[in-house]
Amino acid sequence: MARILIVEDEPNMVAGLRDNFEFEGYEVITAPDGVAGLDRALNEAPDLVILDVMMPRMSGLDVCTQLKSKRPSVPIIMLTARGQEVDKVVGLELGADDYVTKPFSIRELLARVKAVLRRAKTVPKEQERYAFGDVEVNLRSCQVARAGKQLEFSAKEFELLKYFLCHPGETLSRDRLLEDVWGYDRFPTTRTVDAHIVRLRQKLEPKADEPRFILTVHGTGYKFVG
Amino acid sequence: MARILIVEDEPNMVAGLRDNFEFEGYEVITAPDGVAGLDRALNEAPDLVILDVMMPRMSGLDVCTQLKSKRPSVPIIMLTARGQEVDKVVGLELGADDYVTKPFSIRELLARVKAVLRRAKTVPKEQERYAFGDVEVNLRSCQVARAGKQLEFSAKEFELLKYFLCHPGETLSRDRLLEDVWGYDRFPTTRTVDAHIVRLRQKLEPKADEPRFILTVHGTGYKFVG
DNA sequence: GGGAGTTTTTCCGGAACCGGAACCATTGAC
DNA sequence: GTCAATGGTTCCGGTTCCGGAAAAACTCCC
Repeated sequence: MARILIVEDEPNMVAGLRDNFEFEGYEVITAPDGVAGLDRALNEAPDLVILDVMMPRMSGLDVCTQLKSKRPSVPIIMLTARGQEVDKVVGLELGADDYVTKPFSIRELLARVKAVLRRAKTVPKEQERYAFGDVEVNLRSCQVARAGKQLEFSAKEFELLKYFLCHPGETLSRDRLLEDVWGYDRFPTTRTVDAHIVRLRQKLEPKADEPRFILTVHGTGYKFVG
Repeated sequence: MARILIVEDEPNMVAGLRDNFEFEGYEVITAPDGVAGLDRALNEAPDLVILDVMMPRMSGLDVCTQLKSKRPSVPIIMLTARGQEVDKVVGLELGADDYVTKPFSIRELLARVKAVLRRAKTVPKEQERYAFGDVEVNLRSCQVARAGKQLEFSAKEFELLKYFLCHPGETLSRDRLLEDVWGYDRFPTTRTVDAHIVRLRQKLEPKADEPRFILTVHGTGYKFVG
């Protein structure tokens, strides 16, 4: 069964969560603050991390950022106190996979853990480096170079490129890109995808008006060919 | 387009949802309570059901349970009032595909409906690949290759090919193809189907004038043989 | 609260595609 | 073999869809 790391400073909460998750058959490891949490997350390969936002030494948000930059594939669920609306949003943008607002029912948390683990499992293992044409991409360090020269990419642009790299040859509809790249809780409407495609092409294609890598599939969507 | 059943007791809400969904091109049917909703869901084959949790006569949760036991593949989106945390979880555990908390933006609901429908429509793993002659087809990624070389297909062409692949050996009339692939309800017969058949043959048949895979059934229609 | 950078939306010209008609080829009944 | 009906092919106009730029909205950071 899956191993879950709980990073939380309040002992009662930790004990309650441990009981419930172990009862459900999970293996539980814990850490009382952000620094220790990050350490265990990096060294003990948990399948999922539950992260309190408010903690001594290092906030959950910082842990989230650093963990995601080093282990992008580890799913994270954030715990936030009610009213910290801002934190929720920030958390998701920092790469958390879901968040739960205190006070929460343990059943809700269990359900979300289950859902996040299910989603994580279906994501194909991504490799770290890609290359096509004179472009090199490093997914871990989030760097893109063209003919040896570093390019600047915004977060969204990079996410989109990454999705293309991980699904080469597949025709991807705008709806699918919106759902998988933009995510579950945001709903841009119109030609947002196209606008980002334009910018990717301008940066990556030898001739932006004659794309070789990011191709249009008329009436359907786009497709990347390496 | 898809047919959506809205089960909701508040008339204003129903009217608003109907307007929006019809504007988006969906066919809408409605039911004012759980009992009627379950009945219509079972007898009128909706592609998706939107289900309010709180309703007279039979709660949305009960409808969900019973519907899923009889039609496991029908996607369900639950509408819950804010604060009904428990209901959310129960709903997901009962088999609902998604839930939306009132008050919600219509854009969010539309986006989730679209996403759920898209996921429901994706072909199962074991049926995503087909091969005949030297042609290979991947329904999921919309790829067609002949002798290892990728071919370009327009959206309609691919839809038509897909329909043939899913009905091998069956003789398909033009009317049926028009209705199922094009979505027409059109009585004046056109030669539209023929024109597309021509293009499929040009791309897929070894000798376009001597078809081996997409055969003409004189006086009736066409038939695909793998 | 202001400013820079990013993301989303709007708009329009141009390209691709589709539907339908026209015309030629083939089939099958007699 | 003839002829009527059906199917194959080509072409064009209308429509939809996409690319690109630029403006508007939103964030983030100071």
